[in-house]
Amino acid sequence: MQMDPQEVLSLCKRRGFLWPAYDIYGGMGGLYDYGPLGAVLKSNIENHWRRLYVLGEGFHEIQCPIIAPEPVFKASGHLDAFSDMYVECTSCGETYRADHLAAGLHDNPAALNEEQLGKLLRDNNVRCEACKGELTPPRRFNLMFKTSVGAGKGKAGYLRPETAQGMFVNFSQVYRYGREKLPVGAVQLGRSFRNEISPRQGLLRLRELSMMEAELFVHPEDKSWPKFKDVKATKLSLVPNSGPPVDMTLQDAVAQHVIANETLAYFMWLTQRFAVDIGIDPKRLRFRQHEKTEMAHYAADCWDLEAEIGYGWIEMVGVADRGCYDVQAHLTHSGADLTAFEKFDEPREVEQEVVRASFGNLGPLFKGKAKQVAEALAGLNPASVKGSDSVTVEVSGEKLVVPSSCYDVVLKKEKVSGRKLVPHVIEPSYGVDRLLYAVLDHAYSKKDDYISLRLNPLVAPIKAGVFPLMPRDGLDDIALGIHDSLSRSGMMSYYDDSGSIGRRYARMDEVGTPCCVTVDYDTKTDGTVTIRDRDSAQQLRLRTELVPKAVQALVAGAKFESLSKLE
RNA sequence: GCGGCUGUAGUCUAGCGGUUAGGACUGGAGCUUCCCAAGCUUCAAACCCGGGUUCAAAUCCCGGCAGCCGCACCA
Repeated sequence: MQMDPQEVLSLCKRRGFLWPAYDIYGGMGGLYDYGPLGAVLKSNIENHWRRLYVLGEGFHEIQCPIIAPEPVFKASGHLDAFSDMYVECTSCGETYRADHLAAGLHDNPAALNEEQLGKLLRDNNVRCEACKGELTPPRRFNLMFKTSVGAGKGKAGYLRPETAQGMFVNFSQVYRYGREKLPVGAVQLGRSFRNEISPRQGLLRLRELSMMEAELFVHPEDKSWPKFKDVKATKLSLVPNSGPPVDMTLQDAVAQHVIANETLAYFMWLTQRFAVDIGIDPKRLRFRQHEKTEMAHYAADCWDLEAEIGYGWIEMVGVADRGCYDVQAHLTHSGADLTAFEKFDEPREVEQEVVRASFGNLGPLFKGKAKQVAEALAGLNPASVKGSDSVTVEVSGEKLVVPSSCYDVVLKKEKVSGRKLVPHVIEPSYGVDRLLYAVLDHAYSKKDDYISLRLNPLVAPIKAGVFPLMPRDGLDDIALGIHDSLSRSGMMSYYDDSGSIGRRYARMDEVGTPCCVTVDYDTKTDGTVTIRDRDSAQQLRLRTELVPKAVQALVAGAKFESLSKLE
C-alpha cells in the first residue's frame, strides 16, 4: 500500500511525533523537532541498534565532537569532493555544474580549481545551453557547514557531515582498547550536518540528521567473517550494478562475487535483520549496489538498503567497503602511525643484502656530507650496486660519485616478528531519521478512516494504555496502580480515563500502542483485567499482577495469543 | 539554486474586496455502569510574515518564509 506522505506527516504532527522546527518564526527548511513520541520512538530504534552492534557484535561505542578542524576534512576528501562548482547564466539565471560544462574540454575537470575552470570555460567560449547568455565565473558551494573556532579570526572548523571521521582518526585508540586485534569495530550515534541545497520530502533530506555508523577495521587480506556461516543461507533481494535484480542466498552472492566478501555480506544481513526487527516490511526492502560512477570518492563497493515508502524506493542504509581509503588518508595527512601490527606465527629471520657504508674511507672523502651519503647508499638496490666500481648518489640535489672503496654489499640478518598493516574498513552507515520515517510509513494503516499505527512493540513509544472502564468506584485507583507497576518495570504506559472506552482505544491505536489494559467491575471481584491487542482487537483476561510480564513478553516478540498461557 | 503550484485553529477545510471568518474532526471541563472514535452540555482554538493598492484586504499586487511538484543536487 502506498502511503501519502502528507497523511503520515499530518499524523506525526498531530500526535507529537514530529514538528517542523522553529515554526513560530516561520520555520527553517530541512530541520525537524522530534516531539515526545518521536523522541522515544527514535531512542527505541537507536537502542535496538546498540543491542545488535555493541552487545551482539562487540563493537565499541564512542562519541566524538561534532566540530572538527579543517585538516580532518582535507584528509578525508570532503573539502574537495564534497563541494561542487556552479556557474550561473547572467541573462536567464539557469545554473550549471561547472565541471559538467567542461566535460570534453579537459580530461578531469573535477580536479581544477575555480580559476582554472573559469579560464577553461572562457577560453572555449562556453555559454548558457538554454539562451546562449554569458556565464558567471565558477562559484564553490560546499555542502558542509563552516564555522570559526576561537576568538578573532579563529581557526576554520566544520560541522561533521558524517560521524565516521571521528572513528577513523581514533583508530589507534580503538585498536589498543580492543587489545590490538583485528577485526575491531567502533560505532557512533549522533548528529551530522549537510547544507542541502533544497531540503524536501520531510525527514528524507535534512540539514541536521542523526546517523548510526559502524566502522569495522579488518585485515586487508582477510575479509572472512566467522558468523557468516550462520546466516549464509539467508536470501536477500539484490539489485547488482551489473545484471538484473535477484533474490539470492548470501552464500551464492559471495561465491559468485556479486557481493565482494563475507564481512560485507554479513553486515548486509545484519542490516536487513535490524530493519525487519524495527518493523520495516521485508517485502519492501532491497539492496541496491552503487553504480561504479555513483560510488563515493572513498568506496570500493557499496550496497544501499532501500525501502519502498510513499516517496518511492529510498536509501536507508549504506553498507560500504571503504578499503583503506580513510585510514590511509589520515595516516598520510597527520603523519600518525595508524596501522595494525600483524605478528607472524614465528618470528622470521630475514636475510637481506644491504649496501653498507665503509666510514673509514667515506668519512675523509665526504666529510660533513658523509652521513647523508651513507643514508643514500643504504637506499640503493644492492643488486644493481654489486660489482660496480662506483655509484652515483644524489645528496641535497647534488650528484656525487662514490667509489666502491666507500661501501660494501653485505648480508644482513634481521629478526622480523610481524608487519604493519593499514586496516580496511567495512562501514554500515544508517540514517536514523529515514529509518524512523520508513517505520512510520510501513506501520501506517487506515481502514474506513480508522487510523492505526501497527508499530512493532519493540519500538512502540507507549507499550500499553491503561484504562478504568469508569473513572470511579475504585476502578481508577486499580488502573493507576497498574500504570505505576508498568512504569516501575521500565515500560512507558499511558493512563486515560476520559471519554468512551472506544475513543481511548482509538487514541492508543493511532500512536501505535500495542496493547491496552482495561479495569472493569469484575476486576474488583476476581482480580483480572482485560488486555486488548491493537491489531486484532482481540481481548484476553489476565490476572492483574501478570500485566507487566505480559507487556514485557509482547515487547520481546511474543504473540498476543500466547499471553493466555502466562503464569 | 531555477521554474510551476500552494499557505485559514492541532488536523481537514468553507469563504474569492465589506462576514461577529463558517463547519467537521481533534482537544479541555462535565453528564451518561461506557469494551471499540456513541450521545448530550459547555469551553478553547486560525486568515504564514512584511510592504503596497483601496474608504475597506483572508480575498488583489510585490517581496520574504515555508510546503508540494518538476529540473539540478543528494559525497
